[in-house]
Amino acid sequence: MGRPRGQTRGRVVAAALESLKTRGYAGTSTRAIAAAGGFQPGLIFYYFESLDDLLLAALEQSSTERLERYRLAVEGAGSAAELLGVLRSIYDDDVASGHIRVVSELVGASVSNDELRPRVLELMQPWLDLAERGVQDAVTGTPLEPLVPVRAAAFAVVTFYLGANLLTHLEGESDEVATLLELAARLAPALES
Amino acid sequence: MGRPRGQTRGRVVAAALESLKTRGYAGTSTRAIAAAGGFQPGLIFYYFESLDDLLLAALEQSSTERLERYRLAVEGAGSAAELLGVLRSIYDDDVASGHIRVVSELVGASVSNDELRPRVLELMQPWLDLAERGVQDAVTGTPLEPLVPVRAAAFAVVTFYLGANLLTHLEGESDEVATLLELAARLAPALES
Amino acid sequence: MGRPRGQTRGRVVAAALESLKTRGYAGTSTRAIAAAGGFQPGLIFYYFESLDDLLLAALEQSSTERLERYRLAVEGAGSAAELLGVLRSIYDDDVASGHIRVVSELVGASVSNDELRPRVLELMQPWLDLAERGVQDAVTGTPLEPLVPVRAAAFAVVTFYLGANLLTHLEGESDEVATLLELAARLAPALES
Amino acid sequence: MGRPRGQTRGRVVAAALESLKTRGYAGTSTRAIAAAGGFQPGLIFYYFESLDDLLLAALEQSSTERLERYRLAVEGAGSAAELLGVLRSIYDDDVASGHIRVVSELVGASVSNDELRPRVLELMQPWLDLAERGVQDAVTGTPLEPLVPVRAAAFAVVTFYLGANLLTHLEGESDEVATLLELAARLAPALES
DNA sequence: GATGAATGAGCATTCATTCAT
DNA sequence: TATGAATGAATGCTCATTCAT
Repeated sequence: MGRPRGQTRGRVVAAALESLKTRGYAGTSTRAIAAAGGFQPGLIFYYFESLDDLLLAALEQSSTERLERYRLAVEGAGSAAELLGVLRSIYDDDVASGHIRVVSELVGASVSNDELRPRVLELMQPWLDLAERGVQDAVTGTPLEPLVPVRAAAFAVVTFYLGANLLTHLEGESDEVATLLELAARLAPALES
Repeated sequence: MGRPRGQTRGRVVAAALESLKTRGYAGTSTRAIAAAGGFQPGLIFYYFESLDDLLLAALEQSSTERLERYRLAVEGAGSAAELLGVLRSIYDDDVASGHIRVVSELVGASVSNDELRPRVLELMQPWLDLAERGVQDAVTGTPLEPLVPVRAAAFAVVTFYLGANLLTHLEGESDEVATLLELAARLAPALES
Repeated sequence: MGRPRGQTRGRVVAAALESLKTRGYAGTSTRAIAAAGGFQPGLIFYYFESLDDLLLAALEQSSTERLERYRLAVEGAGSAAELLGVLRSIYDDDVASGHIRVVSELVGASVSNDELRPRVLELMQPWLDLAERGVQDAVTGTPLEPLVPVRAAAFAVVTFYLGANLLTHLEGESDEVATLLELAARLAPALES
Repeated sequence: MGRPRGQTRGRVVAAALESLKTRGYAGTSTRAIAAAGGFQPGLIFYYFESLDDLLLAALEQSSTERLERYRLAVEGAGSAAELLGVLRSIYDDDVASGHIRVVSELVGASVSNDELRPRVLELMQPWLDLAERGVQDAVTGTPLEPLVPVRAAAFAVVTFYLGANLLTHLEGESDEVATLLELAARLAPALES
């Protein structure tokens, strides 16, 4: 009782993330989170209005951290090929850390949850924006520039990313994402000319 | 009540599909299905071992019907551009009929359900095979043939398809899928040369 | 399992009445009712949409039975004095059987419950109607007839009845209601002349 | 925070009254009171041993203020008719100010609460005493004097008052109380002779 | 083949209350 | 004096599933 402000709230979010990673959305009940964090279920409602609110806060935290890393990569990349290479290493990190699972779980759950859906979508918006910038940068000054509809291509990138999350998850271990990113890196120079 | 054999089982599957389309996975309880079909919840367990079993049977039925149409399209297509055109019209049909929603809901749910996941994946396998054949056909005899890893590309196609389902659902109405298929159709001839 | 139709529903209502009588409204939780009736709490929701629905069904049953007895008394009474005498003996019965407590509990609870209030009121309506008839009968043909606003007097009767329920309950044992009914019986002939 | 002694306690009581008036007994949780008063729920337990204690203190305050007004009216009234007229105007005030609701809510709640009941009753005692005095004054020196059992009649008055609170609340807007007080005022002179 | 009664475990949420600070 | 973190028990309700009929 009486811990410093904000610290416990963080513990609750961390426990929610932990539970999402290890038990998935369906297994992440208030009791599961409480057990993961070593507190009472009621504490969740001291800091959040509902379980969904907590889960979205967890997704947002996870998303914000990762977005920053991706943004730096996009901005620092000199060429499309280089960009693709950096993307792949970050993606590997995210799979390893479990962040990918959090996104997958909540995107998956949002499909059939009318309250979750718009709020998950909102958290996906910055990713669409970032993808748009990345596509724009990769295309500007190349012969592809007039051909590519930038927003739609950004949509394709995120779409592929989400789909890959799902399928990777479904297939367990698989190298297809890696293979494809490598293929894209190999094709990139050709397309630019 | 003396109905012909197998007919009632069909009614149960149809009710499950109906419920998946109108209420989503989360809303598809045994009671919801029973209400949709006008029978008692207990009936489900006369024909299926569990609710998941019924839902997978529904997905399989929906999937099998649609797979057939896609297969005919893939086999009948003379060129990549033509193929993409046909794909788009089928995709539109599937969205309209609600079949897409059934896939989305169950793929989404499978993400956080350890029993569902491998069984949904299994039902996705024929789609990967079909996509592989389509990619192979489109690529054979073109300069791309030595460059494209066919299985990985098929993975990309299905990945994109699932991701599009998710995002389309998340965004409500959107034309990005159409825009992208059109773009692909436009780029296809260029890539082939 | 599989008891005859309607019998178990009756058991559930009886358990709710039992609980209202012995534990009051505040103590009548789904678990308390289930314990009283020897079944699982979930059973309540097989027969009723909500706990309130069950409680109102219990009140209605209790109310309907008693209303019939009061109606017969009102219709059979030859004079105001006789009517008051009969009323008192029924009232005593109702106190003894616990029916009074059920009414008191739910009227009391309805005061601060926006969903309960209109539905309890609705169940009180037949009592107002009966009281109106009783007052009308008692007054017709006497010099009081032009003076007494019948509906308002009926309101007074029910009002007094409910108030007496509350106060009797508050005071534990008390003879004031009896005293007052006797007084009224004594005054009645005088007023009529 | 260095406020004058007793002032904060008053704020807590005022917040409890406010909540009882606007949200009723069922809606008056510690959090609701705290929100109404702009303080933390824990503060309640600094000044009161339990929530019930606070609520009873609120009722007592409300009751004491009003009792004084009624007492002056009873003592100043020259005749039964005059008394009834004054009563009605005070009653209207009390309805308008919300004091009536506080009484109704707590009397209603006390019905099913074994700890509340005797304490609410205790707070009703001065009202029975006052009613007794009023009845005595009204009857002394009239032919009714030997007929009326004063204590029982006082009981009837309070009983009617509480019942009217309940029913008025149940019915929403209604003029029956007014109608009845007017009727009583009209009948009073006749009875006295 | 099909019904419908019943179970038992689970759920998110709310509550009065405590207590270190 | 007052805060705000935290508890632990209780609440109404939903669920997939079973099974006698």
